[in-house]
Amino acid sequence: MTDPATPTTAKPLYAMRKQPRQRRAMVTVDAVLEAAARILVDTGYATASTNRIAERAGVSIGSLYEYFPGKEAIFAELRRRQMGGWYARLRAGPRSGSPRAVIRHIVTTQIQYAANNPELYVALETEVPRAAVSDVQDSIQDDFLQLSTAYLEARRHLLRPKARIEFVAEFLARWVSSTIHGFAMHAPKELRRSDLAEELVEAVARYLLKDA
Amino acid sequence: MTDPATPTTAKPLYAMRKQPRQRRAMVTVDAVLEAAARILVDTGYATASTNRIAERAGVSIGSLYEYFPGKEAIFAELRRRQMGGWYARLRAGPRSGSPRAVIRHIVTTQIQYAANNPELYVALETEVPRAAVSDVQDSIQDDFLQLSTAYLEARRHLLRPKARIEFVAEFLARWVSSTIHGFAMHAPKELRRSDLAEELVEAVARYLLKDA
DNA sequence: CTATTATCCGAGCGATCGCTCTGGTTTCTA
DNA sequence: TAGAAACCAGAGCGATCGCTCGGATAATAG
Repeated sequence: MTDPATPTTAKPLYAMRKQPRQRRAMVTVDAVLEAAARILVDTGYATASTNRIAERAGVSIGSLYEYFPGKEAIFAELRRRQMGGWYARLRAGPRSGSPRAVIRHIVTTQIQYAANNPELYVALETEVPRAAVSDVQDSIQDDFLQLSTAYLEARRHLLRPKARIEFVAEFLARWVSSTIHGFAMHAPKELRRSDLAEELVEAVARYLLKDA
Repeated sequence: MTDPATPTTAKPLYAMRKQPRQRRAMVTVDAVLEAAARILVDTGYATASTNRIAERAGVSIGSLYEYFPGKEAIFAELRRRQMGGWYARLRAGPRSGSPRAVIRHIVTTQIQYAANNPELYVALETEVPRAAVSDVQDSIQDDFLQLSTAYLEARRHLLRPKARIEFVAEFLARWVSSTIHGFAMHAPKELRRSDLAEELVEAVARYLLKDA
C-alpha cells in the first residue's frame, strides 16, 4: 500500500497554519508574537515554550495552535515581519544615484532597523535556530545579492580595477550587517551616533571605489 | 535566619564540574564533546539533550554529569577548546611585521580555523545560545581588541589620516569573522580558495592604510 | 596487599514539554 | 434571524526533559 505520491502529510512547517480573518484574531496573533519576542530577550529562546508564550500573551494554548504549528513558526513569523519591513524600505530607496548615496542608504536603513530594538535584533540573530529562520533570510539575502551584483556590474567603471564582483556583493551584505550586529550587542547606544554610519559608508566606499 | 553572605550555592555555571585526572576520564570527556558536536551539526542544538549526548558518546548519563553541570556547559567547553586553539595560533603570529603581513596572518589563521570543520563552526556560532558561550567569546574578543588597538596606534603614520581607531578595531574583528562565517555557511568549498583570503586582505588593507 | 580515591553505570524521579481534542462563544452570511 | 464559520478556552495525554543517587569497578597510594 505504498502511496504513489507519498502524501504523508509531510511534517510541520515554519509557516502559519492559517491567516486570521477577523480583527480579534489579529489581536491574538500579535499578542503571541509580542509575548514571544519579550520572552526571547528576557530569558532566552530555551525558555520560550509554547505554554509560556500563550500564558504571557494572555491567550489560551489552544488559540496559539490555531495559528502556529509550533514555537519555531512563531519566531519565523516574527523574523518575517521584521525583515520584511526592513527590506521593503531598503528596496524603496535610490537605485540610480551615486554609489556613495546608495551605500549610505543601505547602511542607514539597516542601522535604523537594528536601533529600533537592539535587544530583539540581536536575540533573533543569535538565539533562534537557523533552520526556523533561514527561508526568509536566504530569500532576502539572495535577492539582495542579485540586486547589488547587477548594480555593481553596471557601474564597473567606477570601481577599482581589480575588484572581484563575485566577492564584493557577499562582502557588502556581510559587513554591514555584522558590524551593526556587533555594535548592537556590545554598545547599543553607539547605533545612534551618526559617525558610525559615516565610518561604515567610508569603509565600504574605500573598498569598492576607484577614487579615494 | 537570613544568611548574611547569602551562600545560596548560587546556580549552575558554564564551567566544568571537575577536571578528569585519569586517562580513561579524558577519553570520556572527549567522547561527550565529540558526540555533542556531531548531534549539533546533524540535528541541531534543540535535539542535543544530555541523555542523547551521553548515549551517542557511549557513556552513561551519570558519567556525563560527573564532569558537566548541564548541556550548556558542554557546548561552552567545546567552544572554549576551539577558540582557544585558534587564538593561541593567532597570538603566536607576527607582531612587528608590515601591516599587510599582520593582516594576512589574521585572515588566514581564521580561515584555516573555519575551514577545518565549517559545519561545526557555523553551528556553534548560530545555534548555541549566546549566554553559554559569551564568557569565552567576550574575553578573547576584548583581548583581540586591545591588542589590535595598540598595534594600530603605534602605526598611526601608516594609516589613512581620517581613520578612527575607535571603530577600526571593532570593524576588523567583525568583518573578518563574519565574512568567513558567511562563506562557511553558503559555500564552504570557497574557504579553500586562496583568492578569498587575498581579497579579504586587500579589503582590510584598503580600509586601513594610507597607500593604495 | 589494603585503603582510598577516581570513575563509571543506569534506573527512575518529578517537572515540563509540545500538542490535541472537545466544547463553548462570537462574528459573519444570506 | 438562523445556520455556518471563525475563534477561543483549557484539561490533560504521552513523551521527553534535566538530573540525582546508590552502588559497582578500576586505578592509585602507602
